[in-house]
Amino acid sequence: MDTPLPASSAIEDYLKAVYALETRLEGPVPTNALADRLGVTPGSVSGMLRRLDELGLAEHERYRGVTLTAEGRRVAMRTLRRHRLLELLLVELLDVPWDRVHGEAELLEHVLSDELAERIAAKLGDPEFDPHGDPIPSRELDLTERETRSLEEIEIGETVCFLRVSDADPAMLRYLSERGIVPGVTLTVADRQPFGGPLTVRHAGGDHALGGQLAAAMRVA
Amino acid sequence: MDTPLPASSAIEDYLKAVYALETRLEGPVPTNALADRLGVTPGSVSGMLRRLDELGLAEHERYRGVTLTAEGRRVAMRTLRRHRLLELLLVELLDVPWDRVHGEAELLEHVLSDELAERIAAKLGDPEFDPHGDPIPSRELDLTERETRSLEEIEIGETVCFLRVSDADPAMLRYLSERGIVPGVTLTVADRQPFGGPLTVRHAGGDHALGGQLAAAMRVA
DNA sequence: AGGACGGTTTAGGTGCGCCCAAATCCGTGT
DNA sequence: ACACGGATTTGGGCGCACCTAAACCGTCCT
Repeated sequence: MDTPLPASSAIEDYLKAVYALETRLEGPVPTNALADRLGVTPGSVSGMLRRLDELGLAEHERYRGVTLTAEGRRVAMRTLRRHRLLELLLVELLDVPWDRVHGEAELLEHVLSDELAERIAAKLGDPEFDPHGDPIPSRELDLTERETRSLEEIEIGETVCFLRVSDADPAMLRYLSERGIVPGVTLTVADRQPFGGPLTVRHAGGDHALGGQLAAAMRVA
Repeated sequence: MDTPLPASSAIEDYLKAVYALETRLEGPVPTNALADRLGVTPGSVSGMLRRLDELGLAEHERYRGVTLTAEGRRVAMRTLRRHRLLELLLVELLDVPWDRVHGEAELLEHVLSDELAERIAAKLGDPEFDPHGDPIPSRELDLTERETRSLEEIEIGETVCFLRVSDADPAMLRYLSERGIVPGVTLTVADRQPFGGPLTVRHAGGDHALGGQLAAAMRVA
């Protein structure tokens, strides 16, 4: 059993969501969290979780939450790999702006053959990170997360490397890219206001004020 | 009304099929021809035709056949444009072999945003033909077919330009590409057997025997 | 004109993925 | 210990796209 993993788009989306919440939440993922993330009603989630359980992709304990099985995690990883490879492809080869690739990849990831995915990976030189700095699972579907800190918690005067930011909010991404702040650049924290206030970073000679939410979403090292 | 054309994958597939059969058959397309081409039962086609009629994408006269409306043709053209742009993209930028791009594009074409499609077109230099020599509808969704003859009907001694071949049969495409016979090359008919027998063409110094079905599928000028 | 036959449509059913509303569970606070 | 309230599940429906089987239409042939 190494290749019986074709799944519907909906199933792939659920597995991706469970995976994402599992890593953020530690422990079984509650139904409502999934419903929120996927933009469907809790009732719909309940029904799908039953199916995922029957398919052996997740273990769902009633009223407790859901956990991925090894097989479910593989499907999630495969989808994540496709997603991130596509994002990089769109940015590198097709000049799609940074902030638009996520939605596009979200659709394409479900209709990509294994063969094409690997061809894309080869063309891109077997990349390890997507344009937002998110790690791309290996061909063997292993994923290693990097240690990062939130930009929020960096002290004044510290100089750090901007590693990663969520791909979910196009407005944030546009704001950052307009200022040349993309994963890989070096930032120095020049000033910092408490209580979600703005944080000032110096980069390539210019100063930029970053709102609390933005700073919280940015991961650095 | 210039942009209200989001349609399901199934609808797009039906419209593409109706368009293809309309040009080959002249006149309303019979239900069974569609069922054959789409690999579904006539009953399913009947149901879908009713929907296409209601949506204003096709006109279906009971027991007579179906014809595309202007709007239906536009959707078909849009899908065809995406399909052929994708085929070219896969061959040119991702080194996917000629004979595999069709199936891949068949899936991707339904989940491509307008924006991405146009970005691909731009990257490829607004191409006019796909890798099989099929014309790509313009951005305005106009399509101009070239005059072609079947290779079958070429006399011995004539020299012609290979223009186009159906993308539907991977085995045929592999056979041709292995011999360097791709759209654009010049062929000289060296010999010709009647009754679907082989046809010998000379190309770049070598002779190749092409079976009757193959010769019939190849379009030249 | 009368049938027979092929092409077509209708009728009834399935699975997926979603919705809403009602019932149920469970932790918490009193 | 119990009831309250939020989280969760169940039940009943809907639309899409497909299926099979049976009824239907129309044409061509006798």
